[in-house]
Amino acid sequence: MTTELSMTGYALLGLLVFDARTSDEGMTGYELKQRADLTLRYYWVSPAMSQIYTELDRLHGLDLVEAFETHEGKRRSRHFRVTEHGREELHRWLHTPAAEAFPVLKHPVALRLLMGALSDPETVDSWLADYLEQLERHRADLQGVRELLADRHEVRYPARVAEWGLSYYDAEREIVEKLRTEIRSELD
Amino acid sequence: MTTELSMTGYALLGLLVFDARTSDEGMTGYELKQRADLTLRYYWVSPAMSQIYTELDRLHGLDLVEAFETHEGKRRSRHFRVTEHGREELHRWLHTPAAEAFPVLKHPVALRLLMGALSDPETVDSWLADYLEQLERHRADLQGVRELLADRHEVRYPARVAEWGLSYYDAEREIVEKLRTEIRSELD
DNA sequence: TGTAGCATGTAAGCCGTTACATGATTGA
DNA sequence: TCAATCATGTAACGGCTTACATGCTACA
Repeated sequence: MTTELSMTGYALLGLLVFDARTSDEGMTGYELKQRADLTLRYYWVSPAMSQIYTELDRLHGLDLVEAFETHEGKRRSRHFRVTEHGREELHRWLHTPAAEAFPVLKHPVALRLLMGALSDPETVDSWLADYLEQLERHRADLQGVRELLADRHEVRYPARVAEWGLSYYDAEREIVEKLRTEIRSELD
Repeated sequence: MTTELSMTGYALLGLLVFDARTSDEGMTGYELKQRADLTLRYYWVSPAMSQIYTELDRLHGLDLVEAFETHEGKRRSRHFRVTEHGREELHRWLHTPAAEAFPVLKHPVALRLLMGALSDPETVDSWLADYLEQLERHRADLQGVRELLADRHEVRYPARVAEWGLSYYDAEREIVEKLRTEIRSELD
């Protein structure tokens, strides 16, 4: 019997394995959320807090993580650490050929552009301009993450993924700028 | 009162508006699915049949589309056509500044790559190789769609979105090939 | 004659979000 | 003292998928 987890489950398990290399205290759900905001967010999703706690409970039920409660003062927190079984399960998953692993893109801007003819060039151009602004912000955030990782060998894979993301943002900027020029030329 | 629809709702409405420019018979749910497979799939999702029928019922309930049943022989089918109210609603939506319109990317390959250190370079390379293959297939499909649209003025927006998609696939191929070279260099 | 494609739907269930609810600690 | 941050959870619900169920029609 192979316990199939959700992608998000494996993602969290991965964060915990990663954490275990620099600390043995484990991580709280809260900390996992912060970590997810720095990494997962760009290539997957950053799950809601409630989702993280739910998922951690599931992982715990499957003995893929162990939990221990700590009390500093009156504040209670649960720290999670990946178990040997959890490590094995993650490895198993990583070595299982990923059936249908193609990315899903939900691109509201492209969706709107599809219906551009129902609007006017000025409006369409403003969608693209707004998108470019957001793109810059996201790019800058990710650039920050990239710099945080520096060229430390232990984090070379996260660094590569960050670079992947940056190159994606760059490609988006380029094509969107091209589209803007084209659409603005319709204004005459 | 502004009836907020789901994105998929607006997407289907858009397909129906588009259809109305070349035909006035409307479209069946089945046909909408096929159309979605040709367009929406690349920038949004292609909803399951059941989802399409559900969504059509909702749109009908809101008087955004009208339905009429036809019988050819013993086969029953429901054809849907956008109503004036539906058109207005779509226009309203298109001219509403899209709060948080940033794309969501669910990229299983990037997610795995993040954990590349838990595997070995050969395996990681094989993930990327598989991904490249799938990428080529998707690109070819989308290229087919692009050619179908030719340079007919009425479909210039869909054509632009198709080109956007193609450039995205190209950027993916480029970065993934770069990553492969880098990872294979670890094999020595 | 049988299979692929046309055509429509219901039911169960997963994954994830938002809203709600609670409370401790740190620091301005 | 008040806001921000740390910290954990429950409830309701939306969107979407898969599995299931049904039946017609064209054509090889």
